[in-house]
Amino acid sequence: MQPNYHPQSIEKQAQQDWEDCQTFKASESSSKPKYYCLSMFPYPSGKLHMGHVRNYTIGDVLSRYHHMKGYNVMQPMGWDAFGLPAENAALANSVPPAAWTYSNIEYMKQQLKSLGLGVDWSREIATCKPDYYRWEQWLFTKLFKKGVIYKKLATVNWDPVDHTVLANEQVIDGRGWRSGALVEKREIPMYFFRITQYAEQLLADLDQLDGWPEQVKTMQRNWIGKSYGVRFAFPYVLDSKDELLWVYTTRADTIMGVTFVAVAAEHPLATRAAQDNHALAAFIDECKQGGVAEADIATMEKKGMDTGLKVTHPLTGIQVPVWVGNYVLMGYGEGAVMAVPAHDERDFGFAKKYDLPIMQSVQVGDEAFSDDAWAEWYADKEKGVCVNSGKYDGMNYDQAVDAIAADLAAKVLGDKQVQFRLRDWGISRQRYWGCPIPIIHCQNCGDVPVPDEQLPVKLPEDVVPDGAGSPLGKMPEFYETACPTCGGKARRETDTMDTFVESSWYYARYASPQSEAGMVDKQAAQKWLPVDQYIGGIEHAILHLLYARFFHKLMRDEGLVQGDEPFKNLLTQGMVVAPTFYRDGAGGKKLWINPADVDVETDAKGRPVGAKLKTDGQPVVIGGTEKMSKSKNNGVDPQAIIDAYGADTARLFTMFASPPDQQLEWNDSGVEGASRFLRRLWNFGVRLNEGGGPVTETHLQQATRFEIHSVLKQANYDMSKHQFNTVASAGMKILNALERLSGMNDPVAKEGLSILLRLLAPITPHISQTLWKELGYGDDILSASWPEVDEAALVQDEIELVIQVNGKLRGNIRVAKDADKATIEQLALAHEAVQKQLAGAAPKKIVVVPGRLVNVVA
RNA sequence: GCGAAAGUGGCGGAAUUGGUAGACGCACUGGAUUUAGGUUCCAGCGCCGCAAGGCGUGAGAGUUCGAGUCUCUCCUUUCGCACCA
Repeated sequence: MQPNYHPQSIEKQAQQDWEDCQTFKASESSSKPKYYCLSMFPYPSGKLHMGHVRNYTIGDVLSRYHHMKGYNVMQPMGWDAFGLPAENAALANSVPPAAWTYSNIEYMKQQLKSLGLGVDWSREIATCKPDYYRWEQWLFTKLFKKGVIYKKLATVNWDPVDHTVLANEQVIDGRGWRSGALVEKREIPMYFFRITQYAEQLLADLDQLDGWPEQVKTMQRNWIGKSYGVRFAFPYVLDSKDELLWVYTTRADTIMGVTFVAVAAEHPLATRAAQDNHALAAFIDECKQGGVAEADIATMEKKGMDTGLKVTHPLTGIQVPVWVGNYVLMGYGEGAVMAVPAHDERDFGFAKKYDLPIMQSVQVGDEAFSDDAWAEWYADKEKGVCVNSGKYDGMNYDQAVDAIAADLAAKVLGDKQVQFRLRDWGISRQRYWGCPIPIIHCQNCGDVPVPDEQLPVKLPEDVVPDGAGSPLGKMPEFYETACPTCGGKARRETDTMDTFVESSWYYARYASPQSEAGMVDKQAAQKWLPVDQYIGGIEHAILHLLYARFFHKLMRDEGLVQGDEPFKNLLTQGMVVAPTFYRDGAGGKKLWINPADVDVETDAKGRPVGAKLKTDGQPVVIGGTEKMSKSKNNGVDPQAIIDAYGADTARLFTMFASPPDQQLEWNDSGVEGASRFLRRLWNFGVRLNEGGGPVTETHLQQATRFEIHSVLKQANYDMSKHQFNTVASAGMKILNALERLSGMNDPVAKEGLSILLRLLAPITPHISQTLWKELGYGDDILSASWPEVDEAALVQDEIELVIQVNGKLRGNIRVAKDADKATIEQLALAHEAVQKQLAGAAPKKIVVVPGRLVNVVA
């Protein structure tokens, strides 16, 4: 046994042993219960970052823990390999995205292996490989034929200089990131998944997901946004024709307070009105400036202009004006909204700005309504009662909505309607590095799906995009083709799919990653699905998780998988953050300095007082603690940590520093602390191996066993709650207790280390396995059983009770473990501190909490 | 703007059910060993105070014998918002 802890050599050896024994190859034939543990697969951006280390360590801890608990574990890994960064790298370095992606995968795979993850690498997949995406194309054609996929116009960010569509991320302050040109909204045809058809199921099935955080389910519910309201129309006459302007509202009870209607800039009514109104046409053009991101639209200044057109209120017959509003979105509902300034804060602000009438139709309590200033209660739906509303006066919300919907229905101008906030999923991207959409456009036959025998539509891999338009659109050798139906000349679709599509079904492909017979092998899918534990960043709480749930239902309806939901349990991990440091550079620009290059100075009490750059000794400014990023230069390279301290230290620190679902603050001296603990653990193993030392007194042995088993009891509970930070801390407590023993021949020392090594095996697998083997506990710690609590060690004759007076701690007493209430009360009253507090008065009340405390109320 | 979370010592965090606030670790202080420095070991360490004692879980109220934990109001920070992944 090596006298000193050398992580590099023991980790290499342990990893080699696991590979030789194929320890992590998931068995299809095992009779043990299966446990499918999945971490969100990485985008191959170049090298591992701390978020990856954290994500995959959590997954590996759970995998190894379940392995020891007797499960047949499957932990796969792969690459979410299509995406925008590869095209950006191509622009910067003139490398084809494919070559860049494949070399990143190779490097990052080796990095993942150095972390010692128990991954079944035989199941590795990369979404950019034709043998993966061909099945995506296959499903696309089936869904297209079924009508689940359809084509319609959608709004995108258009860069008028680069003549290209921009992602929201590429629009900075309303301008294109490369050209600097003002971005415009433009409508183009796109393919859509009819996810709204599954809205009801996606909402209802959330109730099946007991193993998901409540917060994520709430976010999904709100995103789907089921609402009960009324869809109704304002009749009007235009160009001598009778027309209807439809709107939707959840506040039909306020309908008598409507003073105008607002429509989106793209609304046909607005387009028509602008034909003979130059000012309005100019305003509509102005509305089309800027990007499509909802957060930007929702926070920008509300602007509007009168179209000059009037529509008729369907219940009162009053004429109300139609305005164009930049805050009305064409993609939502009808692209038009009724405006009730008296009961909607946004409408109120708009009415004040443009001097439009405000008409109260609902009242709450006995406060006076004033159209000078907004008050929260104007919008109170729960308590409101109709006023100034004719026949609806005195009705509450439910009564008014019923009556109004009935009256509208009688006029065939509207009715109650359930609506969802969720919109259909547009998946067309005018980009190169993605899965080609398998459609052929024929002048005679229309949009024809590519027949199965012609799949996959392969993406050429030797292309270097130039940032102007879609590369595939410039490649006749790609798009020139024949129509599968009529054989005539046709054009292949040059758009690719949203990369969210690949990540929506990869979990199912892992069950049978090499299957050439189908998207998934039904038997394999039946064996492994659903995923028992899914782990990934909270930032995916809505989009990715919703799309994957949707895809599972699509695949279920195709008979490919069983069950309604793909992920049984979900753990959303927090971000990794680090301190930032900077100096002020020219033009007020901050020059960010990496924490690794800075020394922080503290005062005598350990409070930070300043920081200096290591290279020149001059001061730098301490910024806030922020998410690790390139822009703030506060990223810590995990490879440097693994090289310097070993994977076990990196894993231990990551697990110990905070609970998995909260943010993790990187701290170099914390890493030192983790490393120090592992050295102490190794040294203890060496001492135990040598044996000797004076015999430990019996009562200390008993106390140590009590400590070890009570810590273990808590640790087992924490493990079941996925609170790995306190499991790591339990390991430290056990080692502290063991180090107090004097004799190394004690059975307690041997038993204690055996428990400690098994408890730590999921978190620090290399050192645990090596010590387990070296000290003769066994060959393979993973096949050892999980440590169980010996309840006999926890039995105590005497226990300590806390004495409180009026809820404040005043002392302690020791009593027999089965002492009765009267004895305890007597002892408490006799306590010196209690007598002092009572000062001779009789207590009003005595509360005894068995096993815990006595509270004397004076 | 809308939706969802989180605020506890100098720092990361702990405290199943309302029951000893600060476990475990980092930093810091003193000491021992060694000494060029580091490593290692021992002790101390919420704040105010000489002490007795008092005050303390973002702020303010409330319920309770007892509140970090429950209720209400507010403040701050973080995440998501449909073409980043």
